[in-house]
Amino acid sequence: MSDLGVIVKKSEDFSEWYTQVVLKSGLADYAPIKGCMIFRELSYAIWEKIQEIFNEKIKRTGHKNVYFPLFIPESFLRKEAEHFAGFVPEVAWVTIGGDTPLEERLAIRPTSETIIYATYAKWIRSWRDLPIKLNQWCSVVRWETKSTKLFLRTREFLWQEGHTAHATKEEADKEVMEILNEYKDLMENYLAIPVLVGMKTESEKFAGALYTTTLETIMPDGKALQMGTSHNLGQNFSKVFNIKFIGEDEKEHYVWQTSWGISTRVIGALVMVHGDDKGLVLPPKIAPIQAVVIPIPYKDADTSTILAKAREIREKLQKAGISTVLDDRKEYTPGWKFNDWELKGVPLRIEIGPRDVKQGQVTIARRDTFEKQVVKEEKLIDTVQQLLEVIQRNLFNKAKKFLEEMITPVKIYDEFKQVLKEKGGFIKASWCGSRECEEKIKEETSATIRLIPFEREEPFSNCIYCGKEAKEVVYFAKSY
RNA sequence: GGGGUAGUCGUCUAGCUUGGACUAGGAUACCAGCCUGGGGCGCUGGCGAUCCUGGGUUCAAAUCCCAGCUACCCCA
Repeated sequence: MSDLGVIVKKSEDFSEWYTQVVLKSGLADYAPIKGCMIFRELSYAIWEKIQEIFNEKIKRTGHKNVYFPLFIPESFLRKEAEHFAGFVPEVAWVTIGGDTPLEERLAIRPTSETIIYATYAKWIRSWRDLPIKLNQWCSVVRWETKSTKLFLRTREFLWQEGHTAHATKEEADKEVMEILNEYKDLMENYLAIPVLVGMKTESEKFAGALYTTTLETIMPDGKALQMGTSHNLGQNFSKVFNIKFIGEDEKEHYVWQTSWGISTRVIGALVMVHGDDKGLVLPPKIAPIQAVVIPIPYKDADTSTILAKAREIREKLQKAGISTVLDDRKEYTPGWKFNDWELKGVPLRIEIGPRDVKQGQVTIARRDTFEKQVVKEEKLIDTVQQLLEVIQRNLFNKAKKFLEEMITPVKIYDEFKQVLKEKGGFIKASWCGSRECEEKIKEETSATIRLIPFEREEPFSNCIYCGKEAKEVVYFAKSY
């Protein structure tokens, strides 16, 4: 037995399983620089899919793509004090160019609020210039010291960051929610990853924001993962960058701003949530390849007929809008190919052997359940389309069920600690709203408040930590 | 932040404890030929290693020591 495939079980050594799946499926590789990774063809193709889907969404809602510089002058980064304090521990600096030390060092962007907003100040004069709704796809650098986890914790990663400016707080509020909903749709209906949505607490919000909204989900090892955030920045940045406009009332106002982002981290979530002992399992809507056709030639059979049929089937599927490849490599046996494509997570496999050709049929195997079925050729397209939908739904439902199982309501702190230790996942608990209790819980258990759900629930006990009257129900978890 | 483990053909690894017989062994991958083909087929031959990097100890270093790089694990 070779070690081409994943050789540990997801249920036995999750961390090792994850690394093997990522490396062996060809998603990514380590780069020769600490904390950096290489996005290989497969993960980049998935990222391009995400870009395609999200671009369509934001363009439909009036946003445009742009590109701002990688470098941010230190003075810009310092302008908003809270923002600077939040990011400075992880900023990489450029201090020398060629042989000449720089007069002012340049940050390699950890996020682009400051450089973009310095520019917005220049562009915005009147209410007629608003709103500005821009987005950029780029990489950012955060100088992590913790150990590398491909897609989840790397010093450089890819993301999109949206930056908008509005005349009123209400408009900015609306923008924040609009984007959050687009994110939710992307996560649930494309990546098949169910999410909880809500607000971050004061201590967990984005550095410099008025408030932060978030999408959170749970990984199979019981840790929470943030899938995206959308912030209302209020006038915190517009005041320090002096972004003012003359309103219809002929008076000067500071703009209200939002920023929001999702990163290549979601690819890590995709691997963890749907993958199995055979490797990746990609939801059809995000899979760069949705179906693979594998011819099964026999010595005594008419190989050329089988191959011709395989080619024909591939053509047909491709024409019907199903991304399909034909694996006609001669050097590998069908069995080898089965394993290879399963490792890479392709949702459907279509086998065409002598039996099939003779009877005008194909054999279809599902990646998610391994079920095989025989289908008459004339029903091929319908069946494939149907199966892709079924797989998409099945993956989502499975993940949804798991997420629901991983939410445990708790009333007593001892129980809180016990659940966290033995089961993990989200712990739903009542909280008094004080920073002290939040902080203490973090110190004692390393769990943080992941979100305050939008769907408000009445507290069902006193504060889980201090025992005083609770203000709201929140979700705690250990997180990536 | 603290502690630990590891790095040898593309990949996985043997050798390291006790330095010498190592011209660094095997498997797999790769290349050629044959044989096969509905779950990682088989046979024959071939190619393939700065033993992570740098320094030190020694007559002699993959092996011992130090530093660095990279990855992983545990604790905070």
